Amino acid sequence: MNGFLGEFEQLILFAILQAGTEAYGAVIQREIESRAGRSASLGAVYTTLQRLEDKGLIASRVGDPLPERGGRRRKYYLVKPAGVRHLESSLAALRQMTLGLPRPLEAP
Amino acid sequence: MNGFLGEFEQLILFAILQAGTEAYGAVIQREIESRAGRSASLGAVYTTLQRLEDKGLIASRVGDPLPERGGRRRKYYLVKPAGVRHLESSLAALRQMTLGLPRPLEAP
DNA sequence: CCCATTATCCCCACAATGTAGGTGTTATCC
DNA sequence: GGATAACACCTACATTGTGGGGATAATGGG
Repeated sequence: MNGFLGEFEQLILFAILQAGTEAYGAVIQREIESRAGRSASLGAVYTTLQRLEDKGLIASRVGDPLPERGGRRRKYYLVKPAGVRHLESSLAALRQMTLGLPRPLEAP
Repeated sequence: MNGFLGEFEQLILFAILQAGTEAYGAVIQREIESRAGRSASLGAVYTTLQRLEDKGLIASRVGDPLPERGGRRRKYYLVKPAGVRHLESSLAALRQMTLGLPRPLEAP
């Protein structure tokens, strides 16, 4: 209960930012898999989204039905200012931790 | 059981690298607190060191008794090549995740 | 209509990590 | 040899990570 985010939580936040206005489950998953090159099951993604929303770091809205085949309505996410601040301070900490280390290990 | 490291585990690895040849418990703790600006209890540090060693990412050796007041012998840690690789790929993933985001959020 | 099909979202149970307080060890000094 | 000091470690519980399977809501065809 200290306010720091886990690794996967951060990935989700970045994925939402990258996805822009189209950030719903499957897109977030794809964003993580293609960029970070690591697999992420949908279940894991949704669970983490829920937790982030509980913490007030992201918000969501359900979209309108689509003109496509069918299916449940999409739920779109966005990162709230508090979420952005978390990411910023996490990156700042990382920069400090890597400051001065040999090249491939230095962050900034 | 997938090979990815947690947030705190990464901090510990970076702290060991920063501490160089003087990386033992208290120094690692100080490195994290001063650089990342976050508190870390010694208990948490040692537990995580143990787990990292179990995974083969770090190695340790116990030092000789010191000429100082007294106390148990220090245990010095170093990051093994596998540990460095983990950090590198973790940073690479982060760069991809932040690519193109507005300034304070991009991790070049 | 009703039902098969599709696209999503969500629940749950268990594994891995994070965390700190308390306890053990080994040394020096008097 | 007992007080004191500097460390390491243990243990128990909280938080995060993960994926399989199930629930929901929409569409179109028969």
